Amino acid sequence: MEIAVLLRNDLRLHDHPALSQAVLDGKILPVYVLEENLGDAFKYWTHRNLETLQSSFREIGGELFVSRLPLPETVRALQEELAITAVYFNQSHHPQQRIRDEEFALQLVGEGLIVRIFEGTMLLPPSESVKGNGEPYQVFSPFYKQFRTKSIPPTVPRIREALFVGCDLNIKSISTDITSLQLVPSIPWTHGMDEIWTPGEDAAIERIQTFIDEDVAAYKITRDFPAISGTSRISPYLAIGSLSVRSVYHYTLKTQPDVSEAFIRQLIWREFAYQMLIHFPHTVSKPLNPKFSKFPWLNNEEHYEQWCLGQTGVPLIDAGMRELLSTGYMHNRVRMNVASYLTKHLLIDFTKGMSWFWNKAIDADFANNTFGWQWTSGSGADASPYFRIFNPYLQSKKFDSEAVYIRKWVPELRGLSNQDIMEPDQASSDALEKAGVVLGETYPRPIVPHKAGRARALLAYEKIKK
DNA sequence: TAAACGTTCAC
DNA sequence: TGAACGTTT
Repeated sequence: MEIAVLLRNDLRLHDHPALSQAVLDGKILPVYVLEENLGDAFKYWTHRNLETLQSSFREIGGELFVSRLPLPETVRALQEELAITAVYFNQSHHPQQRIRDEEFALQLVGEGLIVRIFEGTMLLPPSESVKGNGEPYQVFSPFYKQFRTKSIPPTVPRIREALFVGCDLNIKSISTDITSLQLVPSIPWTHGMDEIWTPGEDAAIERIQTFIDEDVAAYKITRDFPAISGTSRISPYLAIGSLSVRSVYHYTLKTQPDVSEAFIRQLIWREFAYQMLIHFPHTVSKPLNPKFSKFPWLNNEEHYEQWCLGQTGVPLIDAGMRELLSTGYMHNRVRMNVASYLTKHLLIDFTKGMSWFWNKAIDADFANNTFGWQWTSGSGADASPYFRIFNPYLQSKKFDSEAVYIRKWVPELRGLSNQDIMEPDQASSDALEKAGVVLGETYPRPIVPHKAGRARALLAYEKIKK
């Protein structure tokens, strides 16, 4: 049997259910299919991960086939040119892709092709995580509790050898090379990403093993401090699928069963985000809580731009936004703060934040991004109540008490004391002068003072409360 | 995965 | 005066 294995955000040879079954069933043709509307940073990350995946296939005597066509056209062309008789792939949970895939699969089956769909993204297929009455969970704690009682399917072995369908035939009409997909931005802004992130599954596995072996026990405490590398930093690998979440789960519980629950809990938050997207696909653009459709957003364009570029005049917020822009990543503690600041202090629609992160985050994941923004804005499932408004100055004091994170990303304030650097507009003119800071010139004044911003946000919330 | 604000109580 | 705690937003 000649099997096309369609690859998307699952660029790995380890624990790849579709590939692994295909290798047992016949000759394989691994095919990368570019989907539409990927974010800019994620495109670049995809490019780099495709390169490492290509070398992995070459090491075992094969070749990654890169298609220039959309998924249905790709399969059609492979059918005609290479007499493919089967198509295997890991299911996409992107609402539109999933519907298209299911319809197309039915068509192909109707024509006599063998189509097999696997779960390669989630710990459990989403159908298994529903309440007793069949309804989806919308509160995390009970979801987590029942999830933890389930056994997660074991991983499948890494592909080490396979029979490949010869693809050097007359199929230039379909195939292209990685570079021609044009995933690398023409104006380069990716230098900071290159410095921080190593693509590929070997790097991904090394990262998670180091974290689990050395850091997971302290995670519960250290994860809150953005200047410490206390988090796993595996999100970019999970997003492109160069790391399998089941591998992470099993490795963690096998090697550190007694000290890893806080981390496991985060993997289950991811699972929760996916099942919310699956059951409530409208949340990609509309608030989950319908009350929020009447929310009086201000949507000031200039303020939005200041937020995007890290020029709000609030050091912690600016540090985070600059970290994102430079590295494609932002520490989770700071993500919560910048999201709170955008939606509450600035009263800017959470979908604007969603789209900035979609384009700038190297770990852009459709489910996580959607869920996270719904949650922080107060609209989402099990959301923090709207009145949970972060005080960015208090957050700096609690979680970056030595201002190490702020100094790293807001260098123009480095000369200020730990106290002044967190809130430079409250520093004495003497202190500012000594540090070479001129408010409004070398560093902006805050767009909105904290107290006034908080009061304004609460007032806006009153309007949709009924 | 919050913060503000009021009250109480110990100095 | 200021922790400490409970309640409100």
